Order: sequence, then structure tokens, then C-alpha cells
Amino acid sequence: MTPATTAQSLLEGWQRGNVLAADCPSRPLLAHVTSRWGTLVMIVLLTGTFRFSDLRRRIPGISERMLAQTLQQLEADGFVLRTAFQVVPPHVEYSLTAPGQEAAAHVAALANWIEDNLTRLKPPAARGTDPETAKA
Amino acid sequence: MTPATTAQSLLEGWQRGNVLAADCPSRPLLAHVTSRWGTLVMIVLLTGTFRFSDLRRRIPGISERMLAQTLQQLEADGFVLRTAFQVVPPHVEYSLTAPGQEAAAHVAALANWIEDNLTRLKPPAARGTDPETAKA
DNA sequence: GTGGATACTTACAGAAATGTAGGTACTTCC
DNA sequence: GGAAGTACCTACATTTCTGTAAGTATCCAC
Repeated sequence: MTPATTAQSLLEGWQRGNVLAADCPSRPLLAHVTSRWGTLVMIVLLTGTFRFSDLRRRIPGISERMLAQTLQQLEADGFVLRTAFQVVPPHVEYSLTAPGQEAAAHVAALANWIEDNLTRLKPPAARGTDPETAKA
Repeated sequence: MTPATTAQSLLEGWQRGNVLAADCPSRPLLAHVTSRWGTLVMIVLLTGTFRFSDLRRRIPGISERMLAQTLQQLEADGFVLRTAFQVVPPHVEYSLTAPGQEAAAHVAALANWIEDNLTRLKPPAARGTDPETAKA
């Protein structure tokens, strides 16, 4: 499937529900998966099942608040499966659902591609000179 | 390549530059491509070359300000090629660079997958009941 | 000469995302 | 008994994102 074909099927099925439409139901799902932390959570969960604090440790910089919120969104969307054991130091496990794994694979593929192609993109001189970052 | 393999190569090459690291240079690139408007711009550009106001019309809801900003980021990142003709009503064309097409293909694949799998994800009852949206 | 089109930019304001700090209830370890 | 670990939630503050409205310079059609 060429890039053009992919775009074609995306744009031709206009009535099916299109990302380009502002009120398309796929928008929030896409937003959650591509959000700052959503992406990283999906990528980590692709490698296995983890407890809350495991995830926190594996994703440097994430706060508990954001991790909890992100997991809840992804769970509500059907990407993530939350399994709580009724024991008393709480024990909860997070993993990907079947569709979650497929979605995460796409996310990881994109992230992977960017890492592998960093040098083809922003020339070395420009890298690290992010105007947004520079202002701050 | 299985999902696990993808994640593996992502997590094993820790030193190469990893998305999980907060200061990884790939982070801003990923952020631009997965941003609210970045995603849509990439998807539309996958279908051809367009002028500024063409893009504006094809992406419902985007403001001129956001389109300009998004295009500038994607251009600086090396995803988008901007061609300005020195004529006077200004004429500028936007298209994807070679790497931009590859990246856009990944983005479109993800968006496509979500649209195709909407029913497998959020159950119909839950769809349209986005807690975030509901509050507003 | 008035209105519309082109491709933007800038200032300002409001909305949304994110971080910080604290609290909960219970357990095990020293 | 005090500290640490588990999996969170809540209020508040800050940062970042996004939208609105206006302005720029030039051209063409009416």
C-alpha cells in the first residue's frame, strides 16, 4: 500500500466518519493516543503488563496525576485493560487490549521511524534550536 | 514485524536517542506531527500539493494562525517543503518532502486504523460521552 | 473606488493541558 | 513507632495551546 493509497482510502470514505471533520468520533481517540503521555504509555505497554508504579518508573518525567489520567482515557477508549486485584496493599495491572496492541503498533512505528530518520529531517545545525523551546 | 519486535527495537536502542527520555531530540518532532493540526495537515498533504488557502479550506476549523504555525514547524522539521513564487498576489505551495511522505504515511495509517476500528473500541453507549467534552 | 483574493503577522484573551503538593487507607519492614 | 510502598484523588497554580481580531501590501474585477 503506497502512501497515496492510504490517504485515498482515508479521504474517499468521507461519509464513514472522517478525521478531517471536526466532530468526527475518531478525533478524541486519536487525540488520546497521540497525546504527550498517551504515546509513551502505549509504547511501554507494548512490551508487557505493568503495575501503576512500574509504569511511572518506566516513563521518566510523568507525574502520578498524568499517568492516572492517561490510563483512564486509554481504558475508556478500549485500548488499555485494567485489572485490579482486591488485596490490601492495592495491586493493579495494566495491559493492552487486542485492538490496543494494533493501535500501539502504529504509534510505535511512527515513533521508531522518527528516531531512525532524525538525521534525514532537521539538519544537525537546526536540531536543538527549537524556536518554541528557545523562547522559554 | 510483530508489535513486540517494533517495541523491542525501540526500547533496546536506548542510547541512540529514545522517545522515553524527556530530552530526546525526537520528542518535538513527534509532538509536531501528532499535534491537533499537524496530523491533519500531514494527511491532507499526502494527497498532493496545495496553496495556503487551499489547505485552510480543506481542513475545516483550522484558523489561519494555526495553519501558518503548523506549516512553519513542519517545514523546520523537514517534513514539509514550502515553495514561494515571487509574484504579487503571493503564491506559495506546500508539499511533503520525501521523508515527510514516509512520516505522513505512518500518521495516516494510525488515523485510518482508528476510523476503521471505532466500533471495536469504545462501545456505542460510551461514544459521544467524552468526560472531557461533557464538562465544557 | 470598493470588495475580494493572496499569504501572512502580531497582540491579546480565553481554554486546555500539565505540574505540585497534599491527603487516603492499609500493609510490611526495621 | 516511624518510614516506605501501593494506587490513587483533589485543589490549586502555572504553563502551553488555540482562537479572535486586526493589520500589511498588492492585485484584479466590478
